[in-house]
Amino acid sequence: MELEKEIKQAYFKSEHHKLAVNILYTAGWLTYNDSRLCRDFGLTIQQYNMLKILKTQHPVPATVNSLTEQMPDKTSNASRIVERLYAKELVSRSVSERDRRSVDVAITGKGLGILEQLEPVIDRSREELHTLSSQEARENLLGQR
Amino acid sequence: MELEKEIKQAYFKSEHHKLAVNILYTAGWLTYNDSRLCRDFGLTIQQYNMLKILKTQHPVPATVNSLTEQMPDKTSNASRIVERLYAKELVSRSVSERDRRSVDVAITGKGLGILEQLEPVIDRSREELHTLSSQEARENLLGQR
DNA sequence: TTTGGATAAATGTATATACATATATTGTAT
DNA sequence: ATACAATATATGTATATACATTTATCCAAA
Repeated sequence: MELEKEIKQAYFKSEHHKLAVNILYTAGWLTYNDSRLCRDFGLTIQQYNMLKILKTQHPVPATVNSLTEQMPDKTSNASRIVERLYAKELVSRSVSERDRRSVDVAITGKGLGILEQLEPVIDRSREELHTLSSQEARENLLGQR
Repeated sequence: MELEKEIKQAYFKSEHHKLAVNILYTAGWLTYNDSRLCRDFGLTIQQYNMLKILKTQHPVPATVNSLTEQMPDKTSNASRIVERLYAKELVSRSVSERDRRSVDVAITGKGLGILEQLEPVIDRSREELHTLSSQEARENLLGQR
């Protein structure tokens, strides 16, 4: 991988500093890649993440609160993401019977259909991201050598 | 490090998949941390990054274009970030003499003053982020073991 | 039972990303 | 010299983050 060459910084104040720059750079690359793949299906990464959570527990609905807890980024605003998925008919939304403050959210057939196409694409891209062997992937950070 | 425990995913489809999740998680943690530190000085991470670039070449001004190229995230909208830094009087902004399409941006004394306080805080946090030795930092990804 | 605190979700604001488009200026080819 | 492509920046839109606040509902203590 030529990732490290791309990082403009010529020297690093410490190994920890170098590691941080490397992680942030690699994560940015992964995120950019994922967002392009999601985009082909009219989704954002966060919408994709939420759909995956809902698929895991399908057909049991999740509350907005539980979605917030399970989202990779805890501070993401789940209710607005639900709103957008609902607009695309990828999730259903209804006030909970047992607690009328809560909203039950479930993935729809349409949502499952999109995941069925998109998930393999994302997974495949994970493998194609670099040419490290599995062993190297486990032990090393991209470009960190 | 107990980072890996925090990752909700129980199993991973491959080592590459696990690596990707780990990098994204760690980067999220770093970003969150940095943003809190910047916030204490009324800055965002992107504003901090731009100020650092401007400091490097101070007192030579940078065009918005060159800032875009040097920013860690290339697609960030440099002119709007310049605008906000300008509003806080941390940079100066003037149409370039030699090319009236370009805008020369330079860090002000006030901007340098903030960096003088903030940079050591960020750098120190890099070291405190985890308890890996420098050797481990070079060879391993946080929580990846 | 009523009151008050806790909780769930929604909403508001500032900033940022990602991308498309607009505007002004420069340079180049005819 | 003029027209047109290229360039530099700015602006517009949808979505997201980060955080504060609001609203509705639930629960528990007086």
